[in-house]
Amino acid sequence: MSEHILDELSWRGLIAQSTDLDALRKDLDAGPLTLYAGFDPTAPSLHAGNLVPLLMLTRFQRAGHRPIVLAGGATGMIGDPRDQGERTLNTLDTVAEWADRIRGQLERFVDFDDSPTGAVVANNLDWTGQVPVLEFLRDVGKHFSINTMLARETVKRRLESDGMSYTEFSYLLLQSHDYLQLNRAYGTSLQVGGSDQWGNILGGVDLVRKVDGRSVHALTAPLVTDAEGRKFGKSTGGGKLWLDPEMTSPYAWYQYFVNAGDTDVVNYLRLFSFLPREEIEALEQDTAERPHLRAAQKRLAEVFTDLVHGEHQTKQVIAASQALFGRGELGGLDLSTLDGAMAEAPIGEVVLSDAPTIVDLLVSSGLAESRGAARRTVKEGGAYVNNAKVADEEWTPGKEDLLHDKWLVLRRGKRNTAGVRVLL
RNA sequence: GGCGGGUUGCCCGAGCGGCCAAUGGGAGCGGACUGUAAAUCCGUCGCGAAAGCUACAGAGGUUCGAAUCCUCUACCCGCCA
Repeated sequence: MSEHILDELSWRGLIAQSTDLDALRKDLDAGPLTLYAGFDPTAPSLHAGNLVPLLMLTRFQRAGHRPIVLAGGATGMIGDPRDQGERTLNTLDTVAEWADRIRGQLERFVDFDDSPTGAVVANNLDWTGQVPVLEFLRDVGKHFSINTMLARETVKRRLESDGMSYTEFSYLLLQSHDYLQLNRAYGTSLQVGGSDQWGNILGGVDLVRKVDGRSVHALTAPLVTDAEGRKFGKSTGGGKLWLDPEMTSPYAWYQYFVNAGDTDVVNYLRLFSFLPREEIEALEQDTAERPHLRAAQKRLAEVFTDLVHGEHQTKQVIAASQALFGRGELGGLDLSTLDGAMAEAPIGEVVLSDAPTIVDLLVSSGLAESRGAARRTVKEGGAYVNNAKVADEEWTPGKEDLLHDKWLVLRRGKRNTAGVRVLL
């Protein structure tokens, strides 16, 4: 008999808050339990942070339970209150489109089959969209105490700063109502989510008990932060790490995790991978004893890229990373390896007879946002062509600089590389 | 509906007629150290080679000159109804 799912979640550090864990354990042991997590379409794609609760569903499914992935087509139209202030509403079309795209992403992380543990996909717009407002206010609203709602942390902070609309204030009711509906339709008796969802989840637990007299569970995972307590995904050059390969390339995804800090990498392995405890502990030891090898970072980047982008893509980006960051002379790379690496990296294109300068190259490859920024990079000593530093802003590549007569490998700083395809 | 306050660069936030492309902090970026790590230190941080251009919610206006004053519009907030 393998380890109990709750014990696994516990050593992975995936349990932040919960209702009665012993009661939950009993229910889990009694047979397949149905659980859900919801994902609001606040962007056209899920991001890395969303994967913690999503993978939690996967973990439960592997442990013999039935996951429901919920796309928040309805809740996404309202907006969960956040500290930064009132959200701007997106149009119905936008929300619908995003919900659709997110649903597609959600489906990839759970298995669908006819067994009792086969996953279910739902969209809360399906039951919320039709509810008459009077019915909602009487049947759902009546069970919520304004006093309690006002006491919630986010609400309190918002009331102290820029206030909150009734729309966002109502969010709790919608999410709670989801839990009630999913409990009735599927017997769902556990909702998981990030710890920022704790209040919303408890709202559902209370509602199910008040309305139907049933006792259901809640479980949250900690929000992912780095060792500094900063929100996860901040150090990506600004943006979030999106699952959509058009928004964050698999190469960039891999590079982000291969660069994870020593103090974060083991934690990320626990949260984002399915690696067994022994392997993670071995990697933890490696990090402590031989940090410069960065074995844990490499493993993390590999398995996490595999999980999100698939085995094929992962092989490509690993090969590309090795080629571009390897010790060896770039000139020693054979053409197909180089072509493969260039296919993964950001890429630019110039014509040799135009006599492009290093500044042109940096801009064309996207390594620099503007000519001014490119010039600055050169001035600061951060520009490299084929691993050789270029300090002269007027430097122009010659035919002899081309690798296999068509490529230049550009680098800005230590870890940003790109390719430039040179047309003669 | 009435009265008052607000909207500044990626974020926070100063500026309240010229010296403002706009103080400060954070983030970001480059360098040193190292391990494609962290911390630290140094530098940098609208676009442009420059002239100059674009920017302080949007549109007009006053002025030699506006982020700063006026008018209207949009959005946000507070109090009153």
